[in-house]
Amino acid sequence: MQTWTIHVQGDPVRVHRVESYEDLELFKEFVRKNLRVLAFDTETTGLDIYSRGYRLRLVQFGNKNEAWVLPVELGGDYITVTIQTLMAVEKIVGKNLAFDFKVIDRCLGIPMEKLWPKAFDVEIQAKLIDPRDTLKGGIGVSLEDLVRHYLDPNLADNVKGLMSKIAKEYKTTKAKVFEKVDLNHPEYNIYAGMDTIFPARLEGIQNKLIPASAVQLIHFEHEIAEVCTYMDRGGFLLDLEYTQNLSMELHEDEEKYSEIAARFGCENVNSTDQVAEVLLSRGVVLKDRTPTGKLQVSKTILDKLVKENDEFAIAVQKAKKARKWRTTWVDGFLNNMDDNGRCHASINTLQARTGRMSITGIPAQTLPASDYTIRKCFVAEEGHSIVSVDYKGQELRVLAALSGDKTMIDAFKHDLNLHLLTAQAAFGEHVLKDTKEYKAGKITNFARVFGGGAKVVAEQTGLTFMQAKKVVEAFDKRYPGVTNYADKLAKLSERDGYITTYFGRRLPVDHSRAYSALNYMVQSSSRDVTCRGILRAYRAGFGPYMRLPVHDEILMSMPTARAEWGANEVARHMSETIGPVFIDTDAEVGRRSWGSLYSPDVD
DNA sequence: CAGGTTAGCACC
DNA sequence: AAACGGTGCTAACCTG
Repeated sequence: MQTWTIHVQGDPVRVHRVESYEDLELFKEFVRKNLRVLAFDTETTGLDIYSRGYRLRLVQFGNKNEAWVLPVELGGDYITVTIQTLMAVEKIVGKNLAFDFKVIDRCLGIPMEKLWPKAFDVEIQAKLIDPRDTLKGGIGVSLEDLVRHYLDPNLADNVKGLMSKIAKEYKTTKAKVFEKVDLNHPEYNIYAGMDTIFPARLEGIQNKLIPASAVQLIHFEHEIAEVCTYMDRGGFLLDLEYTQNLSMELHEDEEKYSEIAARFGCENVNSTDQVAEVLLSRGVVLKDRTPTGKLQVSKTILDKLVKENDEFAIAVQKAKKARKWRTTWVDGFLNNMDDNGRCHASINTLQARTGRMSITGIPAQTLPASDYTIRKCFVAEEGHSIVSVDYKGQELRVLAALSGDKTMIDAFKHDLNLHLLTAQAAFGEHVLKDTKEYKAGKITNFARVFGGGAKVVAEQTGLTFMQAKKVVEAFDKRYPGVTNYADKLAKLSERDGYITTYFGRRLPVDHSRAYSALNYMVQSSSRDVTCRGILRAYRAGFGPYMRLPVHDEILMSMPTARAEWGANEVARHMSETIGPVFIDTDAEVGRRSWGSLYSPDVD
C-alpha cells in the first residue's frame, strides 16, 4: 500500500492506494468504521458512459481525513469489495453523483435504484446556495471552484493543473488522458483520492449556508436527479436507416451549395468574414458590427436576400443549414449511439441560474421544431407510440399566478386567449385571431416575460418604435398587476441581491439587470412546476416510459394500446394549481417517430 | 497546437 | 426611461 499525506485547511489528510488483497483487508476495516457515511467518487476512461469500450478505472471512498483508492480496472476482489461497500454504506456523499451512479450501473451492474436512496450530492447543495458559475459572478459549481471558495485556493489550483500536467507527460489532451494515464501514477491516485475528501468536507460547510427557504428543495432535487438518470440510462431508440440516409442527403446538399457559393468567390460559407466580403462586393450594405468590431452577417440580412432570390445568399444559407443539421444533429446521434442503437442524453438537472435543466448528448432543447426531419431520427420502442405531455402556456400562467394580476387570472380561468387579449388592449376590441395585430400581442406577451420593451417588440413585429411602445403601454395598462410585480421583484433584487422563487429557490440577480428578476422568477418557478409534475408521474409508475424532459414537456414512449390512457394519466398527474391559476396540461399521442408530433404525414 | 472565446443559429 | 431571460453545439478565431 502507498500512502500520501496532503494538507487541507491545516489538517494532514491521508490518501491510501490499495495495491494488494492484504491492503483490501485494511480498506474493509476502514469501511467497517465508516458505515454510516462515506464519500465516493470514480475515475473512468471518459465522459461518454454508454460508448463501446468504456471502462471504470478507479473507485475512491473516503471521509474528511482519509481516502482509499481502489484499482477496480484490475477486476477481481477490487470489484467485489467495491460492490459490497456501496451496498453496505448508509449514506453516500459525492459531487455530481448522477455521473458516478450511471458509471457504476453500467460498469459494475449495480442498479442506480439501489444507490439513489442514500445519495447526498454536494453539487446540488452548492447550486442551492449559488447556482452561478464564476463567469457570471458566482462561487462556481465545479469541484475546483468549490474547493477554491470553501477550502483552499492553492489546492484548487493544483487540482486544476493536475490533469493538464499529466496530459503533457503523456503527450496527449486533457480529454484523452483519463484513459491513458497509468493506473499507478502517483498524482492521478492522490487527486482521485482527494475527490472524496473534498466533498466530505464541503458537505458540512455548505450545509449551514443553504437558505432556509431552499432546504426543502434538497430532497426534491435529489429525486429529480434520480429520475433523470433513469432517462439517461434508458436512452432513446434511433431509426438507424433513416438517420444514415439523412446524413448522406445532407452531405450532398452541403457539397452542392458550397460549390455554388465558391463560384461567387466564397470558399468557406462558414466563415462570416468571407461571406461578408462577397456580399460587400455584390453591393450589399452591411453596417451592423459585432461587439469585437467585425461586420455582422445576420440571419435577417441573409433571409432578406434569399427572398429577393439572390443566388449567392441562397447557396450560403442552404450550405450552412445542411452542414449544421448534419454535424450538430444527425451525425451527432450516430456518434452518440450505443451498441443497442440507442442514444443517451445527459440531463443536467440544475444547469441554469434559474435552475432550468440542460440536456446534452441528445440536445433535445435545441432541435429544430419547425420541421419534423431531425426528430424523425428518434422512434418509440417496438409496439409503442410517441407521447408528449406539455403545459398550456406554462410561463404566462405562472406569471398570472405569481403576480396576482386579476385580468390575467380571469383570462386563464375562462380559457380566454391571452395573446388576443393583449392585441385587443393595444389595437381595439375588433382584433381577430391570426392577424398581424394578434401576432404583435403574442410577441409582446413573451417579450414582457423576458423583460423586453418597445425596442424588442418593434424589432420582432416590424412595427415602428412608437407603435411598439403603444402596444407595450397597452400591455402594462391591461395587466397592472404584472407591472407592479415586476417592479416589486426588481426592487427586492436590488435590496438583497437575490430573489426567492415561489418554491423557495434563491436566485441571484445582477444589480445592473434588476429588470430580469421577473423573468428569473417565472422561468425558475416554471421549471419547478415541470419537475414536480414529472415526479408525480414518476411516482405513479410512468418512469419507464419517460424519454426526455424538454422545458415544459415530457416526452415518452408508451405501449400503443394504452398510449391514449397513459398520456391522459400523465397529463393529469402533471397539472398543477398555483393559487388561483390552474396550470393545465395537453396530452398528445403520436405514431412511431418523434417527428410524427410535428407533421400529420409522418409516421 | 490545445484550449478558450466569439459568432451564429437552434430551441422554450 | 428603458431595460430580451435561459440553454447547446459548431466552426472560426484568438491566445499563451
